[in-house]
Amino acid sequence: MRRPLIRKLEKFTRLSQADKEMLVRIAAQRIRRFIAREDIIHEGEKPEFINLINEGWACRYKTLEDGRRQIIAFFLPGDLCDLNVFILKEMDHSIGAITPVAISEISRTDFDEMMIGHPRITQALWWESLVAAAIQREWTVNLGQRDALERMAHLLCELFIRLEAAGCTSDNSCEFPLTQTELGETLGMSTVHVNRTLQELRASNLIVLKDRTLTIPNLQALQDVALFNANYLHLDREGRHLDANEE
Amino acid sequence: MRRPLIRKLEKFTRLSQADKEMLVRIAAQRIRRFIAREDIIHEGEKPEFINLINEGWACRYKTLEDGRRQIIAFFLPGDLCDLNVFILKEMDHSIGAITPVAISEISRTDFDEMMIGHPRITQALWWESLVAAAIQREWTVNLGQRDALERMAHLLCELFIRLEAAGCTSDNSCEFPLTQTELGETLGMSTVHVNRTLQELRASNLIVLKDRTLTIPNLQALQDVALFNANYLHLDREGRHLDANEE
DNA sequence: GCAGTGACCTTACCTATGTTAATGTGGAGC
DNA sequence: GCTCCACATTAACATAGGTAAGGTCACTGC
Repeated sequence: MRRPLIRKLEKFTRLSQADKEMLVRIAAQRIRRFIAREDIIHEGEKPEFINLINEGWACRYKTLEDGRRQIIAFFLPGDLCDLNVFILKEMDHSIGAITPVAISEISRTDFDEMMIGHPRITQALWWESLVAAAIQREWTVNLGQRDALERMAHLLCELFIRLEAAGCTSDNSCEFPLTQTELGETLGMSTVHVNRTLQELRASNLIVLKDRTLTIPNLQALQDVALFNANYLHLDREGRHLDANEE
Repeated sequence: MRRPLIRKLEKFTRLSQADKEMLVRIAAQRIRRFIAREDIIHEGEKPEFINLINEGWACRYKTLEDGRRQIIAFFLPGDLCDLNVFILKEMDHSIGAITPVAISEISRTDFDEMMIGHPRITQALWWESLVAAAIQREWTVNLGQRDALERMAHLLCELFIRLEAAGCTSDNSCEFPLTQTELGETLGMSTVHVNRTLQELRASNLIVLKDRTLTIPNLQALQDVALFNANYLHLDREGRHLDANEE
């Protein structure tokens, strides 16, 4: 069984056996499945749980009154949706499945229990949420400063590297379920232009994208056109604060 | 003395006298001042403190290799920069003063002490950071979906309402120190187009902006052109989770 | 076998916004 | 009063990216 959350958190810190068992236990409780396109939680609802994505892709999105939709974030296997959300009275956006999805709902009490008994997990989860915030910031830069080609290239680099951290790539390929419409809603461009942009990346041999599979023959080359700097993903373990033998 | 943080947190929950004293004490320690345009912390540095803005405006920004700059967030009086940052090894962006700024540096130990002894403050600070994340998401929507006019109008609405929450407005006016260049770097548009857009808002009597002072004669009208919905700022206290008499 | 659907792709045309560069304006220093 | 400088403004022109329309292909249901 794949355990993408554990795999990802270990990019930040080493977890003890007890830590891992705790995470496995949490992830095995309260599992819910959604079909592709189904809403996991909708704007206006009261958030009661932290959602952990076990399998599949989901997204955060927001819709303007006139129907324009913006995808705000992607949730990949091992991603958590908003530590502490239950503090808020209601959701200000929706979360929807892109592919079929399996999530674990983490209750407030389970979360608190984990925070108290497992300082290394606590630390790692804060790291996870700081990285999610950094990703959101990078998206702001992406939308504000990069042109269509750079923007697309940047998104592909980010998703590939995140999937790699969760153990969801093989060699230089990964599953890639997003439609061109969804890419457009993510990057703030029309589907026509998404298509043009993908063609351009293909023509430069920077990507192969076919049958829901993405291959990046030369990641460095793609990063170069994207002005991509992975520092915001904070994936290097050196310099972590809790030592591996502390527990 | 203005205490914008306390004022803002009370939008979320009622604080006890002891809570307020704690916050005043924290804000009085380790004060640093910066002149306009000075960097408070720079990308690549190791974050050691949580910064609290006492006076003035600051911003988060990021620069691409080729010099393009994106402002990612504004910090107004009472805003905190990243709870828990010290978990990260290095900053992935910079924070710079816009006006002259006075900040309080909050150390890890002071922060932990506050977390342990003051559950209502803890709760309120998590709320603060969830709101900051929601603002970042809304900026993603702004850059991705809204056109120049809507985008500008949206930013002005947001800043005005946030300043109001911190007690930094009088009637329907506030200080507004941003230059057109900074607005452009925020909204991903050229200064020329910023200028055109501001002219358009002025011509429609939606704003008066002169001598670093912004007046919004009819906030609802400005919100309407911006497709602005304040729900993401989570400013209404009803439905809070800790009761005022719990402590 | 065929209608219906969703994803992808393409072309032609149009517009919001960028670029460049010139000009205006008000305050700070001398 | 002059010079400098940062900022705002305007105009003329260029272009990235949007819109509208339609076509192909694969798959599903009947």
